[in-house]
Amino acid sequence: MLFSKACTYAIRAAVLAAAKDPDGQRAFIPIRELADEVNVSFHFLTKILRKLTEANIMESFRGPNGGVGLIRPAREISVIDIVAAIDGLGLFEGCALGLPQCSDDSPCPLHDAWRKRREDLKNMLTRTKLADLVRNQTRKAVRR
Amino acid sequence: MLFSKACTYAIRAAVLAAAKDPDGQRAFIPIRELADEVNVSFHFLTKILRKLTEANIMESFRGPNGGVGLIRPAREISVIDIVAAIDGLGLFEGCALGLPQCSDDSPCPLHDAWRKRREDLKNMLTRTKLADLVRNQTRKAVRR
DNA sequence: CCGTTTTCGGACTCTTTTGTCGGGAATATG
DNA sequence: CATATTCCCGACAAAAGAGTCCGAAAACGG
Repeated sequence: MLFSKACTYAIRAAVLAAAKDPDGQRAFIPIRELADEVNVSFHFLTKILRKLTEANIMESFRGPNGGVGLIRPAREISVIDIVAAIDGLGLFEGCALGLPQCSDDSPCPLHDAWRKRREDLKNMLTRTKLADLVRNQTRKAVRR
Repeated sequence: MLFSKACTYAIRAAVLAAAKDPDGQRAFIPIRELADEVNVSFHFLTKILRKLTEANIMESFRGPNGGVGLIRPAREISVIDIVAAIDGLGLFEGCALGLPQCSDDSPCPLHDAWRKRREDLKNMLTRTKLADLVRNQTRKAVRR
């Protein structure tokens, strides 16, 4: 898989949060509600989303009417931000064959072909904002 | 990581085997020798390469002067063949967000952008033959 | 036939990822 | 202040990935 499961849950939950707070008016959405729609256990999603709050992507509030919400407007949050917070950026940095000393100077056999594509992939994920994902999502397709 | 560690070891070992048998004259190379150069334990590489023989990519021979070797010439073996044998092709088939019902009909938010890139990646790995990797490898860069 | 070499095959351990659970802290409402 | 709600946090369990190890089987050379 390209992303870890935790990362895909995080992206789906963030997209849902963005969709549920269209005007950026800071409505806090209970994690339980997001978990139901992402179809992952409440506790597990809680653990994952804590990383997003630690990374200053979301903020949270306890108690009745509490929940989580995006700190910045959805059009300012890139998919890569979430990937970086959950999986890290190792995918876009390393050699495809896992060779430590592979570099532009002494490239491994796949070096150039992979570098081009991983940069393109990273650019795509940087360009793509949560707002874009909200826009072209069908409600159905975000649920499992 | 794009590939599992086992998969990167398999690719590196296969490239080495191709390099050591340039004329396709079916020299059997001891796994121990490959393991030293790939810098992975002999036993672990043995386990991995068995999958390549099961997949009819390599053949093996026991006893003195035994070892493993590519069944077909290196120019006829694609990198994707090895990836398929070790990691499977799940990376190139699934939805980037892990949504089971995501399809061309009801695409998830990342569907089109990812499909384009994963197909390009798959094509690249299909076009790239072991012989290509042998050609532009520096000996140094295949070792760890 | 015997000993050596080398793959085969499975059992086993260690680590990471995935997932579950329960108690505590914060917040709102009455 | 009491209670209900909701996130925080750490302990734990299960599954998968990574890696080790050992005995058995095949092949060769004397």
